[in-house]
Amino acid sequence: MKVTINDVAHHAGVSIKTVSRVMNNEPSVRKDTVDKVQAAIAELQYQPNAAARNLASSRSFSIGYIYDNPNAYYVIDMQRGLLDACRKHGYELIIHPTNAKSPDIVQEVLELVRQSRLAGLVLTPPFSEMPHIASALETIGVPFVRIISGSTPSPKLSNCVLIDDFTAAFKITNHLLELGHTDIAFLCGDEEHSSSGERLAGYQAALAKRGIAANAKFIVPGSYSFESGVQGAKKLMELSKKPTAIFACNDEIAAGALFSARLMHIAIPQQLAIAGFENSPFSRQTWPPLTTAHQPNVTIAQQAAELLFRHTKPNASKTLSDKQPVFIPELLVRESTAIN
Amino acid sequence: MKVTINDVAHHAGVSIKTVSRVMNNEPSVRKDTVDKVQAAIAELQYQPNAAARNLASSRSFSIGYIYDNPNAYYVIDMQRGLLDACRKHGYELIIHPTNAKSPDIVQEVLELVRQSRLAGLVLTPPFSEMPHIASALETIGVPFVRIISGSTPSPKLSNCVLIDDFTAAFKITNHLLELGHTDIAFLCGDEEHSSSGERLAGYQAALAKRGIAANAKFIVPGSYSFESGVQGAKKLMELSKKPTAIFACNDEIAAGALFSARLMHIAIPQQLAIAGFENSPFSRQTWPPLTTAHQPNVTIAQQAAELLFRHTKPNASKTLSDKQPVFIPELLVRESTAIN
DNA sequence: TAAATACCTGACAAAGTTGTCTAAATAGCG
DNA sequence: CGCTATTTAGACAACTTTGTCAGGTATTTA
Repeated sequence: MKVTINDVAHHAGVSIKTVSRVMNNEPSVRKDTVDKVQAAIAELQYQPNAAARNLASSRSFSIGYIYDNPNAYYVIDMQRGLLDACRKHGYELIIHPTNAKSPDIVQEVLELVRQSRLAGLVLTPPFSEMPHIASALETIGVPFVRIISGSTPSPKLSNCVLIDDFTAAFKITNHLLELGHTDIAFLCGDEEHSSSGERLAGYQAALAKRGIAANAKFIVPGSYSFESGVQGAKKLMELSKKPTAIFACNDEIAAGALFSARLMHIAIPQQLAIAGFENSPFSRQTWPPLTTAHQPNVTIAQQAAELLFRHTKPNASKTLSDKQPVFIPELLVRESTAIN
Repeated sequence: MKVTINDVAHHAGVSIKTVSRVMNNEPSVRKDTVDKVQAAIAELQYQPNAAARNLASSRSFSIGYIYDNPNAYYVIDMQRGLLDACRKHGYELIIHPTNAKSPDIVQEVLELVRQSRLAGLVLTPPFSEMPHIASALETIGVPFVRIISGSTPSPKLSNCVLIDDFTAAFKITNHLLELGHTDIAFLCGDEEHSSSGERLAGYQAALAKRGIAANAKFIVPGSYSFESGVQGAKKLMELSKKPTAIFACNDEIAAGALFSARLMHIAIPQQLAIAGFENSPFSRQTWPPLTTAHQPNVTIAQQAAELLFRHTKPNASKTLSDKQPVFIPELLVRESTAIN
């Protein structure tokens, strides 16, 4: 029933320690010995005992994913990608939803690392953008990977997966401009998420390139929530000079704006074009469906985990290029911005 | 830095084993000894080493949650509830999204249990309704808790948390009847989910009680997806005799029906009332917001985990009543079924 | 007060793996 | 062919906790 390393060693005609060496990709094992051992492992369907491994080596085989994101679709996609990578490498994923605004969040994270003896962490916004969390993790020497907004890899961001929100936002704004809109408003996400700032910058850059003067009233602060979209659109449509298009910082805000427009009996897209960001499932389920930018979250998460494992596994092959992945979300045009 | 059981024992002036006994709620420890040990544990902030515990006791401190549900909000809520309970009891949660229709799903589940050495499992539909999974788990002796549709506790369902879909569906249908509707259609969810059948039965019972003859064309088979709602509503509105109200098996289907109605330029709720089920966040974000039944998923998940821990922990206090929890989702009236 | 009983505690081995250190095998070189 | 240098393999302790069982300490009863 239960196959131990002993059985494998016996079966392969080597010592326990040699099997252990093979398991951990340690050097100094002859090629044919490795083959012999791997054959035995396969034949006996040996599963190493994680607890014993943890105990003896005092390293663990789980990574943590800390998040505070009201967007369930985003979280599920991230989990999916992380789990894919974990399964591939024989790790386990410890999920930890929590409140980023909690005053002792750093303490909580350190506690989690200690308690669950994590080999590493994956951080998404807002955690990936909190310098005190990064420095605390560096202090205790736990590897971590951050998923953040950015377009240019740099040594300082060596443990980051970058998402080029700027370029994607530029493209969306450009799409609206090409439809003939010039009065384009922007509904911001949470200020503490740099993605919101990056997207705003992309929007502004696109306008500037066309020589359109910025209208401060068209930039509405808010948060990544449906409710924020509802309020933001309401505010915009009460202006004496109304925008003809709204670019919302994510799909949820866009859906809120859409909702708000319905309340005010504004026809979409005839009277007002609305674009979102993220391509979350409900961007397809609003009426009309939302133009948005597709963010491949599952793939992003996979890459993040792979990057983490490179730091985590001492003997992993370093052949994979260490260059930072940069993802540029793609424009997806749907009916909410059709030509009017 | 690292506090071991040894330090605690020393600090409390007892043997290592006694500390262990206290940790595990074992009997035969005098009250004041317990207090002494607990004081020492608290003072030193001792964190037991999970790996060593697993190894020595060959039991583990993680439970698994297996799911295959496209509804991200549902999954996130379940995770939240399970995690709450896990944190409280010092367990870890291993999430395992997978494909319920995979031919060797039983094998996969058993593999997961073995690999991650799970102390127990929580199953939601469709897994909770697959008899071969339950029997496989019983065979290998792993405790598990199922969240299923049902209204009457019974010894056979001793490890179940019940959700009374029948009664909730009855209430929703009744609400539509009270608004004056008599031509009420029903959009089914997946056939293999018993919740769909229960909700259908509740709908039928409510109609029958009013003496309204069932119209077979008003019952549309489908699945728990937005797309299914789109198709189902289309089919219904193409009938020569159209319904004036639609009760969809969940919010996602209802949102699809709403979408479909928009396509066909049908005013909601004036020409057609639509009700959903579940109170997922987007039932508030459609236009108009959906009448639905609120299912307290976080609480349900917590209870499920608590039930599981009662089977998992050998020395836990059995004082808690062992009666099965039954949840009846509550009617939530919103604009999609306002009086016309 | 002594004996019997119940209750409580501790010494030691055990769990399955890895780290360390030493011994053996092999290769290279003269 | 023999010696050294280097690579490879194995013996044994270590990691931290729990299970077993023997022994010790209260408590009760005669």
